[in-house]
Formats: sequence, structure tokens, C-alpha cells
Amino acid sequence: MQKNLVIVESPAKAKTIEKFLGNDFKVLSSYGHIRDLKKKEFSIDTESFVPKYEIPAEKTKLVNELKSQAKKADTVWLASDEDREGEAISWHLFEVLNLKAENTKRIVFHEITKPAILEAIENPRDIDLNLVNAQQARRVLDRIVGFKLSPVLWKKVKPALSAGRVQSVVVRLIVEREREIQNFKGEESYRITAVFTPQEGDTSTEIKAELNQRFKTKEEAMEFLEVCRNSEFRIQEITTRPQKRVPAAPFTTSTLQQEAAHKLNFTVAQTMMVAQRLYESGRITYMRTDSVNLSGLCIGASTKVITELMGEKYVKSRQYQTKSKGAQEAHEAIRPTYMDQAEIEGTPQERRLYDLIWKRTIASQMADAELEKTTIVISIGGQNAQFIATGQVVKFEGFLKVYRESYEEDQEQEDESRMLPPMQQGQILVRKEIMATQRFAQRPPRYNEASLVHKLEELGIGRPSTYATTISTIQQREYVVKSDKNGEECNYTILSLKNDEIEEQNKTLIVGAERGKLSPTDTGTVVNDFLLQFFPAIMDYKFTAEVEKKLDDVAEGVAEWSTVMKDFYDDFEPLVEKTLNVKSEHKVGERSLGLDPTCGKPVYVKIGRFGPVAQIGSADDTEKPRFAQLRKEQSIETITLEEALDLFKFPRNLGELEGHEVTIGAGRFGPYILHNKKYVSIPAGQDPMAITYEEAVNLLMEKRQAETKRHLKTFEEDPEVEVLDGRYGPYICYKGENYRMPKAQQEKASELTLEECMSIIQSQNNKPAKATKTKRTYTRKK
DNA sequence: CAGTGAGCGAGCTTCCGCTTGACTT
Repeated sequence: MQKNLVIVESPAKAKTIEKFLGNDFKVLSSYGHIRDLKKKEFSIDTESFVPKYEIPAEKTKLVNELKSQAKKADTVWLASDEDREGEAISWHLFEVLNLKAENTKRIVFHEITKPAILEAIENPRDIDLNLVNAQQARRVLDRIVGFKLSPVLWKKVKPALSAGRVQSVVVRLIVEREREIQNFKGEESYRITAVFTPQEGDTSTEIKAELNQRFKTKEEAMEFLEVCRNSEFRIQEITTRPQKRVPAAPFTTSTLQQEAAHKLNFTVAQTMMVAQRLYESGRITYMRTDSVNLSGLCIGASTKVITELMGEKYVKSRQYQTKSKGAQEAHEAIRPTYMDQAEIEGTPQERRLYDLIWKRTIASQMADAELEKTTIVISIGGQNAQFIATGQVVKFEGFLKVYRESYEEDQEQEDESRMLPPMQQGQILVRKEIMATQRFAQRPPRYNEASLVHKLEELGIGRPSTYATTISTIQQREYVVKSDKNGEECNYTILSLKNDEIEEQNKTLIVGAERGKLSPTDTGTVVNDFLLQFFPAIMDYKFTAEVEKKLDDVAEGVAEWSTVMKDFYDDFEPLVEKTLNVKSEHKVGERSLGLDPTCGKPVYVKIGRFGPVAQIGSADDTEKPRFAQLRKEQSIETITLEEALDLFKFPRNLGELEGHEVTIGAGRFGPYILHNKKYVSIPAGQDPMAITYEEAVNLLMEKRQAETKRHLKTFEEDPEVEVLDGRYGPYICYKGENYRMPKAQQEKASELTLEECMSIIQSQNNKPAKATKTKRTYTRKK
């Protein structure tokens, strides 16, 4: 007979807590929610908004175990997190496990330390049903939005699409940023920079300065340089003022994802996988949190470590305030469990992420950095404009000794360590060089994963546990693609005044090159515009924040959750009906391009069953319309009639080779050459319309060569067995199936005998079939 | 993991937020 059963959300937490509580306590985990709305059904009564719950199949075993353990226990302690979702988990457990109020206790703690847990045990309370109802309202609202809106898209745009309170707004952010970029007009200006020396001929000391104004045209810049030719440069003013910099708060999920992206080049999903492993091995606290709070234990330990490593003057204990909207602060900030461990064992990824977390936590408890910023104003003859030189000296590095927060991208970094030589007011400077550089205003940057998470947190959309999955969902639905973009060459002019000559140079620079940036697809854009037109309330960036406000009212007991639902539903549902009944001659997102000059039929582009297509002729015509898929780099927003008509010119016959036709086709992976049942992809840079017979044959021959090189060995006895060299090293191909070979045999793959090959095939055929691929949005690897 | 190359159709698809699991000998 077990005296006490404690149920928490996470198994790693259960393990830790069990150690603190001693033999009278058994600690189990619910692994998150144990019950949810039915997976495939709407599951909500639209009169009463009562939800229909079910225990998902994969949870039944666990629930049965919890049930039997609960039956055996004198007291059941529900210790899920202290937030809306956690409260609901406790309530579902109470209901499903048939617990009795008299021997069930609800406890909460924010940090996993022995004193915190013992204190929690001393102060149990009841389940807060208002908070539970707030969660049910949240769940029901999300289901209503998702399951009512998605079918509208299936009917109006394309099957299997989805919409939701979070994902649709995320796509909107990306679509709108893309439009900003498209509409951006880069205004040019001339930026003036100068290099001075204190004395003639002194080349060792340089003072770099920038003019406090820019010029719109080359003529104005030239005019200014002419003035400088004979001007006197005098130090008009020197000011020195102290500056302080304070360390950043400890990590939350969002800031960890951003910093790991900047400093370690991790994707958001990667960061979460590595953090999960660190958490499970007891190295760090919980990794899905919106709190910047640190336990007293951690602050104490940090102080000790900082004192030992760097000395007392580097210590400054601080507690941080959470700024982010809608934060629920059920956990601590993400920090090392043991601050005295500056390094850990583990994979390189684990060690690097841990290092980042350790440094950020330590820095957050360190002294401010003290800097001294010097500004020198340099006058130019009788001109109004002035040159400004700045220098910065670090007087006391403080927390910067350990950790420096990375800058928001595309923000120009100033040279922080730049020092200015000692100078005096009134001193005359000698000009060494003055340059006018043509600059173009920068277009706004596309989002990457990290900057998107930053924006979502700012808007209070999504939760720490969902940032990574949301990013993956919008890509799976093909609303958004992550891609690299090559920059464009940009020509610019530099005018330079050196000695007494003004020289003009033309230079080129690659601008706008991007890696891993998110941009919308045609589907994303069409769906966004459609939802924005018919459901502007849902698409409003403030929608989630307003919902949160109402949920808070429910949690505080000043509003009834079913009333909140009814108010929402009465506004929302008629819009769904209305939208479904809109009759239109044109499909959503369709764009007409004009008439095909050869047949006189209309040509248009739209989102088809398989994505963006061009179509000649309409469906109600007696003749069936013709379809052609748009190429990857084309968009229904920008494609021209000519480009669309070109798509119908495939397959294009180029001539014969060895008795077989050589044709150019357009497939789902891009344009290809087809010859005697062999396919060769046409490289991205080449125009499939312009490709000549000779070029096509060349590509075919190259592919043949690569093919023969790939075949390491074939056997006359059994032509179905081949040894091939693939992307992951040599492997065996037999009857269309591929078999990997053991490391030792890979070295001499081309010398394998048929018997050896067959035994490899045999040994792998005996192994059980590969696990079926799950449709998980992101999977973790061991 | 291992190199892909239709055709515009029957039935199915879908939300957000908690949390990780794992067929045998």
C-alpha cells in the first residue's frame, strides 16, 4: 500500500521530485494532457459548448496505470504546472481517474528544489475550476476556428489546407513582410565619411568620422567635396560621458531559440531537441517557459561561482521581470541545474547549447559594464554640417567578460572598441581622405525562424511549447518556404577626395543575399488574402490578445466561459455560412492573363488541386481546358501571359538520338530532358525553352558518365544485383530495393563477391520491416 | 535516407497546447 501518489506532467521532473520526497511518495507523470477533444470530430455542442472528450489510444495504457496506482494510494497529489493548461490537466486527471475530493490535493511549485516542493506539500489547495474553464474555453475556441475555417479553404482554395488562430496570423506576418519588400523603393543617398590625422604626415594615428547629414544626389556630394578641398577642420567640441550596459535576462524558450540561431546556427526545432536532452539528463531546468525568474538557490550559486572565478566586484544579484504578453510563468527561466558546472559532457551540440545557457545565466547575475563614450564634433570652415567622430572605451567590462547578446540582424554594428587619440578643443585636424559613398536604403529583411519567434512573442501569439511546431506546420501546408536567396549585384559610386584630387570609382556589391529566410508561396498568399477578406477579426494581430483578456475574466470568475463562447460563435459562425455561399465566377486567387492568340481562349492562373497552375479555356467550355503547372520560381502574382503560354509548349521535341526522341518536359521537380526512358534534370540556371539539341545531348552524356561511375560492380550471374555508390557511400541494389552494407565492407565495396552481396541482402531481409513514417511535424532523434 | 517525372479525380483532409514513446529474441 502506497501512502502518497504525486502526478506531474513530465517524467524527468517525476524522477527528480521522487528523490526529494522519500519513500512514502511515489511520483508518476501524466506526459502532458491525458484527454482531449475527439481527434476527427468537431466534438463541441454548438448550443451549450460542452466539449466531448476522449482519451487518445496511445494514452490508454498510461491512464490505466495511473488509475490503478491512484486506487492504491491514500492521498493523490496533483502537481501539474501552475498555469491554465496545468490546471486543466489536474482536472482531467481528477475526472478520468475517478478521484475523491477528500483524498485529492492540488499542489504547485515554480522551481524544482527540495524546499520548494516541501513547502508546496504543506500548502495544498483545491482545483481552480475557473482556471480550468478558461482552458476549456481556449481549447474550444481553437477547435471552432480550426475546424470551421479549414473546410472553407478545402472548398474555396484547395483540399487539405488548414487555418487556425495562430498559424493563419503567422502566415499573414510573412505575406505582409513580402509585400513590404516588393513595394520597397530604395532611396539612394550619399554618405560622407572622413579620415583625419592630428598632424601632417602622421600616418599612425587616424580619426574616423562621419558627416551628420547625407546628400541626395551625386552633384550635391561632389559640391560638398569641393568645399572640403579648401576647408579647415577644427575640433569644436569634445564630450565624454559614461555609459552603462546591463546584462540580458536569463533565457526563456523564445530568447534561447533566437540566441542559439544567431550564435550556434541552430534551427528552432534543433534547439528544442538538444535542450530536451539536457533537461532529461538533469543538466538544465525546463526548456519550455516564458519566465525569466531564477530561484534563490540559483542566484546564490551564481554569486558564489562569479566570486570564485572573477572576484566579488563582478557580482550583482538581480531578479528580472517578464515583459512578454500573456506570459503564464509556470516555470523558472531556462538555466543550468548546477551553476558550478561550467562545462558538461555530451555531444558537441549539447555542450555548446549548455555553454550558452550557463554564460547567459551567469552574466545575468553580474555587474553592469561601464563604458566611456567620447564624441568629437569637427567643424568644416563656414559650413553648417559637421563631422562626428565617436570612440568608446570599456572602463569595466562587468558581465561582458562572459556574455554578449547578439544583435538583431541587419542592424549595423558599431565598432565598440574604437579608441580616439587624446585631442583638444580648437585643435586643427588634417584631412587624409574624405569619401562620399552612394548608399541605398535597405529593404526590410524577410523573417527567419528566430526573428519570427521574436515577433510572435512580442504579439503574444503562440506558446513556448508551440513555436517550433507552428513554424513546421506552415511549411508543411506549403504556405511558406524556407529558402536561400542569392543577392543581386548592385552598382554604386564612391567619390573620394585625397590630397587635392577628387576621384570617382564605380564598385559593385552583392546585396540582399539571404540564408534560411521565410517567404510565402502562392498558396500562402492566396489563402491569406482570402481569410483577411472574409474573417478580418480572426486575422487581426490583436485577436489572440483580446481572447486572452476574456480568458482572464473567466479565470478570475467574472465571466462565464459558455457566455464568452456564445458571444464569439454568434459572430463567427454566420461569417462561415456567408463565405461558403458566396458565388463567384472566379476561383479564389484566380488571375486572368488575357487570351491565347492561337485559340482565342482565356488564359488564367490559379491555385489548382496540386498547387499553382495555368489554364487555357474554362471548365464550362465544350472542349476540356488545358492545364500546366507553374514552375517553382514562378508566381501567379507576377507571371505574364507569354510565360504562361510557354508552359504549354512542353513536351518539346528536339530531335533524335540513337533512334529515340529527345524531348524537354516540365515535371514536378522542374524541367527535364527525356531520352529513351532516361530522365535528366535541367540545371536551375538554364532556360528549358531555349535549350538546344546539342546542349541537351551534352547533359545526357554527362548523366550517363555519372551513372557508370556510380555503378561500382555488376554480376553476370545475376544482373539484378548491383553495387552502387550513393550519397551516403556504397550500397547494394537488388530488385529495386536498397541495402546498406557494414562499414568494414564499404572500404572494398568494388571487390565484393555475389555471395557476399547476397548474404548482406539476406541478413537485412530477415530484419523486421522499417517503422512506418509518422506524420510528426518534427521528430527527435536519439 | 539511396534519386523522383501523373493529372485535375473518390474520399480524406483540419485546430492549439500539454508532453514523449519504442514490435521480438
